[in-house]
Formats: sequence, structure tokens, C-alpha cells
Amino acid sequence: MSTPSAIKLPPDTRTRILDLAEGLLLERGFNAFSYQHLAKELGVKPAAIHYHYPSKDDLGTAIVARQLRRLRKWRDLPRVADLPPKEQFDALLAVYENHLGHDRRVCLFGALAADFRTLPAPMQAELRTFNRELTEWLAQVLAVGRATGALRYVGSPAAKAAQVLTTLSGALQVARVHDETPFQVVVGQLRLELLS
Amino acid sequence: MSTPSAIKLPPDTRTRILDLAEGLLLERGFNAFSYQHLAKELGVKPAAIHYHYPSKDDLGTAIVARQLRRLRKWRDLPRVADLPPKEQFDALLAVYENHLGHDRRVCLFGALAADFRTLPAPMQAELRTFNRELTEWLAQVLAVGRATGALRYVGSPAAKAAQVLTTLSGALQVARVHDETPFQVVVGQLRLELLS
DNA sequence: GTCTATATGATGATAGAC
DNA sequence: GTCTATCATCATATAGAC
Repeated sequence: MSTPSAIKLPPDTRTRILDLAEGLLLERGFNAFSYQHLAKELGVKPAAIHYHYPSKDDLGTAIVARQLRRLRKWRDLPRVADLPPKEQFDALLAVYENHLGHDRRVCLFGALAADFRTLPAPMQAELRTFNRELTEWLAQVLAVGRATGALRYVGSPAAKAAQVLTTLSGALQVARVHDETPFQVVVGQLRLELLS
Repeated sequence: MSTPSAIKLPPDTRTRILDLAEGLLLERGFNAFSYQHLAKELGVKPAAIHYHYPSKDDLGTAIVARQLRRLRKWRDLPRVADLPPKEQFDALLAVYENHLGHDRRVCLFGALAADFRTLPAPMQAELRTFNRELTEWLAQVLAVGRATGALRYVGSPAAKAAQVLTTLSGALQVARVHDETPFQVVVGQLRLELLS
């Protein structure tokens, strides 16, 4: 087979750029990283990046589009989709907690929301889809969770899902400004309320 | 009297700059507005701003410092400080809802958290103080509120305060990305849980 | 005391070399 | 197909005019 799915090839330049740009985006914001930053890290000239991603808009849109693909893939993995609701919720929390270990990166939404109006339109559209699909997924998890008695909350699943996700996004931002402690405190509070 | 507190004087240039910069900061982010934007709006050359605020760091720090002064002033107003806890909480919600009417501005924390590492150190320090004092104030409100039976929640007042504030900050960001609806949904959920 | 002309550097992007 | 030399523009900031 020509492209074995089990073997991890060294990423090509195009992917390396995307990985690097994604990291900078989540650590510094979209308007605070440049082609120079990327080029220096990769040992090429800034203009080389333009070959792979003609404009910064293209690069930004590619980052969000990939995160959306990843979300769909993750959500549909048997190891996630087949879990009971409580474990699905914990899997979501694990994703956010994982950001802490990567230089306290904020989540995609938290990285782009404040600068939203300065983003290219395709990037805005992808981010809206990302947030909508994530919220819908969690609402479904919460609905089943309450029906089976595994999760407890008042109000509609959709409202609770929106609340939980804004809280998680905000919690990573607080971790950035202070330290990991308030993130753990807030997540602890979320779990306390949902699982009590 | 030379400076009557009841009469609203037309703001001087220094204050006009600060007002304008604050608006741009909350609508576009710190790294997405320039002295040119300010100068064009004020009908002067960009360099004129440098007379009033020598560097952009100075300007940014002045914005956060003023918000911190405002927070302390607001918190200590008799019309706020003397309210019962439930009404104090509603007063806080009113502040956030008020942002929606101003072009869906995010809150100060939500505007700066993602770009935090690119901010000048004094600005970072002021923002940490701002967030800490606001959280401490709310924790106190929540503590008294539960003691008097006006507010209901599990966990410590400090944890609940941190959770509520990250949620509100995130809710304004969602309003920016989508529309006012999810903000209202999330705030409704918060009230439902605390006042039930 | 207030603002303008100007400098210096970074930015995103183009045209063309290898 | 991949990258580099170069550009036009915009950024913040200084020195000095009024």
C-alpha cells in the first residue's frame, strides 16, 4: 500500500507550516504572529511561506478548517462515540486539560473570538461552524446523560451545553492570565455540579 | 467651585484618545488597532497621540488602569455596595449585558486574554489585579448570598465566583462570534441555577 | 504645551530565479 | 515545484516646528 495509515511519516513542509502557525495562533493570537516568525523557525525566507499559503488569510482559514475536520473525526471515533455520556463529558474535559500542557494554549474559539472582526470572512465562517457543531454534540451528550441519570442539571441541554463550553473556553484564558489553578478550580466546579 | 463634580465637561484630548482606544481594544483587540486609527478619528496625525501617550504600551496600560479604577469605584458605590446579594449579582449581569449594546464589545478580560503574552508587562500586571479583585468581590457576594438564602450553589464561593466570571467573559465572546442569543441563553442558565 | 514632518523597521505580498 | 530578492505599505517612535 502506498499510504499506510499506521505509519507516521515526517510531516512535509506544508504541514509543518500549518502546525507551527497553529501553535503560534493559540499562544499569541492571529494578529500577533507573522510569516517572519514561521520562516525563522523553519529556516527559510518569509516569502517561502507564501508559496504554500499565498496569503495569511489562506493560512488562517486552513488552521480553522483542519480543527473542524479534527473535531468531526474525534467526535465520530468509536472510542469516543461509543462511550456513555459521563465518559464522553470527561473525554471533552481531557481535551481542554491537554491544552494546559502545551504552554497553556487557549482553545481555538478562545484564541479567535476577541479578534473576530479582524479575521477574513472564510475564517469567521469556519469558526462559527466549529462552535456550532461542538455545541450541538455536547447538547446531545447532555441530553442522553440526563435521560440515563448519569448527569444532573436544570434547563435545556442546549443551554447547558452553551454554558459549559463558554466556561471551558474562559477557563483556559484564565489559566493563561494567572496559572493552572483557576482552570482546575473552574473545571472542578463544573464536575461537582454535573455529577452530583 | 472650580471642578464641579455634577457637571459633565467635554472630554479633553487625552481622555478622548483613551475612550477611543478603549473602544477599539474591546472591539478589535490590542494588536489590531493602531495610532493611525486613533489619529484619523480625531483628525490629527498619528504622531500627535505620542505626545499624550508616548508608547502604545503606555496607552494600553492606561486603559486597563482606568478600568481597574472604575471597578473599584463601581463596587464601592452605595447604590451597589449596599444592595442585597441577589441584586448585586443582577447589577453585575447588567454590566455585561450593557456591553451587547455597545457593538457587542467583549469585556476587558476577554479582549486581552488570548493576546496576553504579547502585552507589555505593566498591562499584564494590571489585568491580573483587575481579574483578582473582581473575583474576590463576587466571591464575597456569593458567600453572603448563600448565607442569607438568596443564592443557591454547591462548592466554595471562590470556585463559584471564578466559574461565573469565566462564563460571563466567554458569553460575550460567543455573542461576538454568533449573535446576542447565545449570550442570553447562557446568562439565563446562570440565573436559573443560582436563583432556583 | 501641542502637534507635524520624518525616520526606522516590520508586515504581507509579488515577480522571478533556480 | 520550491524558494529568494525585492517591493509597497503600514507599524511605532523621534526630533523638532509652531
